[in-house]
Amino acid sequence: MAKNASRKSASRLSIDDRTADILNAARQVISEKGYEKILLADIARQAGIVEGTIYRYFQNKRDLLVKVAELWFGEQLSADSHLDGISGTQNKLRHVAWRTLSIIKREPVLSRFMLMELRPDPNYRSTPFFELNRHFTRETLQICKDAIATGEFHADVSPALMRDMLHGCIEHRTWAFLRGEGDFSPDEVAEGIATVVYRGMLAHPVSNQPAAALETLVARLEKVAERLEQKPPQVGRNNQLR
Amino acid sequence: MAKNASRKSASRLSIDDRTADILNAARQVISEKGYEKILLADIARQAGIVEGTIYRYFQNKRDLLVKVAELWFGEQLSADSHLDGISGTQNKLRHVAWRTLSIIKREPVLSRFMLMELRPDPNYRSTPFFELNRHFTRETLQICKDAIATGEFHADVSPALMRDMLHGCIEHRTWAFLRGEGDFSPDEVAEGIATVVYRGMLAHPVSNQPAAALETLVARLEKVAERLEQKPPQVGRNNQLR
DNA sequence: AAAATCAAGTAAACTGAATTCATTAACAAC
DNA sequence: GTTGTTAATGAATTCAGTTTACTTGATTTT
Repeated sequence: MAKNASRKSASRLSIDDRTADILNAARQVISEKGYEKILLADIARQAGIVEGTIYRYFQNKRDLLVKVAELWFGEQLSADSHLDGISGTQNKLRHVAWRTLSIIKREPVLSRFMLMELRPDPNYRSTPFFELNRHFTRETLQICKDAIATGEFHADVSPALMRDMLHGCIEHRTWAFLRGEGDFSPDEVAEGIATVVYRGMLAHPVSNQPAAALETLVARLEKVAERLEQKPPQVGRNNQLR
Repeated sequence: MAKNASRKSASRLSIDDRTADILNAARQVISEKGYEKILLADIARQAGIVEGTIYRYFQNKRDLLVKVAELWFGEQLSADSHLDGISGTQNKLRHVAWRTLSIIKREPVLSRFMLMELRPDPNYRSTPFFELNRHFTRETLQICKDAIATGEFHADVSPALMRDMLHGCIEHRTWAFLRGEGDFSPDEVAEGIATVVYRGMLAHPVSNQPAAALETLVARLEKVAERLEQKPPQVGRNNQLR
């Protein structure tokens, strides 16, 4: 009601510019405050506007934060996201795991934000993280189904379970990492996951021990044969194989 | 200041009784409202007291909720919690997975509450879920280490990773379940997890189909046998291979 | 048994954050 | 310039959780 000669107004921007400003401000606040409380007041200040203005551009706080995550995560999906160039079941599994793990390693703040702030939300299903997860998850499922189709994998374990193992492991590892309980190397973890899952799913695992045992056995046999050839008859009790 | 002839007061109870009242009320509210917003006002009403009174018995809302979870989860840890009676690595793994999965299946509200409300909290580390998780996790780690020590498991994959796979898979499965994306059977899932992890970790997997390497060896053996057959017999019974 | 003490319980105030909305000011078109 | 439109404001509202000062009944002391 007062006349407010002193009232300052931010310059008028296009919808897109202002939207971008707010998104950037939000992202910056998230980066700085980590997974601590994110205040609209902080975001508004950072964007050089007032809290109420945010509601012109976003339905509510959650809507804004979801959009931030969407954008941010989108940037992380680089060219190495698709599997097209990769052959071999184990290689594919490794790549899928590695891809997610590297994003997490590269952008811990984003990951923490999505996992801890966005995910526990009641209507999490409309979250970018959710969609992305579904996509990755479908991809992994397909790898497994393909391998079963060719007979490479056992059909006695459900593909969905294998997928849950792979992605569940990644997620579990991520929580620990985000909680500050130890670092991890995307390469190593991806290698480990792919190895165990692959071996565990194989229809006809290669056993190197029985082979090794046989190897010795054969060698011994061959020696016996040689001896037999050298000294014709004369076989005594010494020739016992064991 | 007013005389308050009309002021109603809850009957005075012992500390323990009142505490129990509040805990029960909280638990009931959680059960009813599911993972929706849990209001202190609701809990107070349910307990027949006023919001402020809660702060006489609990430091704050989170403290109360954590205690509820502690109590509730404690009830679920039945006798089958320990592994003592179980032998065999795969059986142990299956049991560990099954135990958690059954609790989740039996108490979805509690699980959802712990996973979605308590876990994403900044100071989650003081949560009963956290401690419990650590305990289960250590147990699984030990199973793996033992199996490596006896030579049953490969040493080329870290035990911690195997543990993460097992528990991560359970957790991933749980999230899906709690989100209403399909039911699951503790028996089946536990069996699947144990199978894949066990097979995947085995140092000397059992091959049910002769590997190519074996075939060559067999061929060599046959040659030896042939040579032996060529050389006049003479060989005594001692030369039996077994 | 009266007085003093104590602690359970209450009601209201406080706090801090999201959200709403009537008002104002900047810009564009005429 | 006048006017219409709409971005931006900031004060008001709402809604939880939390704190506070007060009331009151029970218990202990004398």
